[in-house]
Amino acid sequence: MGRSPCCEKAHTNKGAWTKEEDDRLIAYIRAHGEGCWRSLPKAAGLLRCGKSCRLRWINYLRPDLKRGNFTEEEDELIIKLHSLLGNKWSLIAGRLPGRTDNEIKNYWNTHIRRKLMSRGVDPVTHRPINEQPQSNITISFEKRDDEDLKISTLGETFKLQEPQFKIPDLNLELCISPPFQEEPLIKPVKREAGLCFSCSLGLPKSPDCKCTNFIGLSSGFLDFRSVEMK
DNA sequence: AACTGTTGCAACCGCAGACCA
DNA sequence: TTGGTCTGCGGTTGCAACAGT
Repeated sequence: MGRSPCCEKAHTNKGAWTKEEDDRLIAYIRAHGEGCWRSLPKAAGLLRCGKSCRLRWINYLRPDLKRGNFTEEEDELIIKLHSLLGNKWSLIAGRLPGRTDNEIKNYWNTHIRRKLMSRGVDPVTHRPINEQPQSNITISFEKRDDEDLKISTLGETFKLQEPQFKIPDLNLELCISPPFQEEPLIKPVKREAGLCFSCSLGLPKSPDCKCTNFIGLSSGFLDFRSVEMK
């Protein structure tokens, strides 16, 4: 059966965008807003496919984009988020205001990969390069009525005593919370329960941090409850 | 100055999931 | 329920700019 092409390829431009095309796209979106990418090129008088217009807008023309070099804080945040989320660039971008998934993906492949390699860290697994390869990692949970919850992984068993640690349900259906917040990324976010954003990523504690039940990255555990994903 | 190799990034491609009739 | 369409995502490619010889 096959899918119909997203546009009439014979009559569309490809390759780098010209200033005039950019101006047309910006003017159209300012007047009509984003969306309906398929019909946008024709309506805007552009000989481009809708996907191309969307990409150009999202990755380059959007007014809220932060151009320029990544900061050291952004670097570390990307590394942390990548260790949690893998190549989910759009989710990672959601945590970095003004950055796009494409930009972060490129930055990862050109800079951060090399940076991690030079530190002796495998950019895929985030584990030391010379470490014995782990064919798979099993995390097992054990809870009996009269005992504390035990979590076993990598040959070690950790005992979690109630009521300090309660994991009523192991919900692996991850979800991401609203991506962008105006507060600085490192500033702890006060929550009624759970962890501040810094602790959830294993970043250094700030003086305001009140978190006490952090099972941090250093101990080998990730608290997925605090990195809400969709 | 000319050539070659490398790097960085914008843009493209194909796929999967959401949505709708 | 099914099939068509649209949108968004992640991997990959192409090319200009730069560095090295």
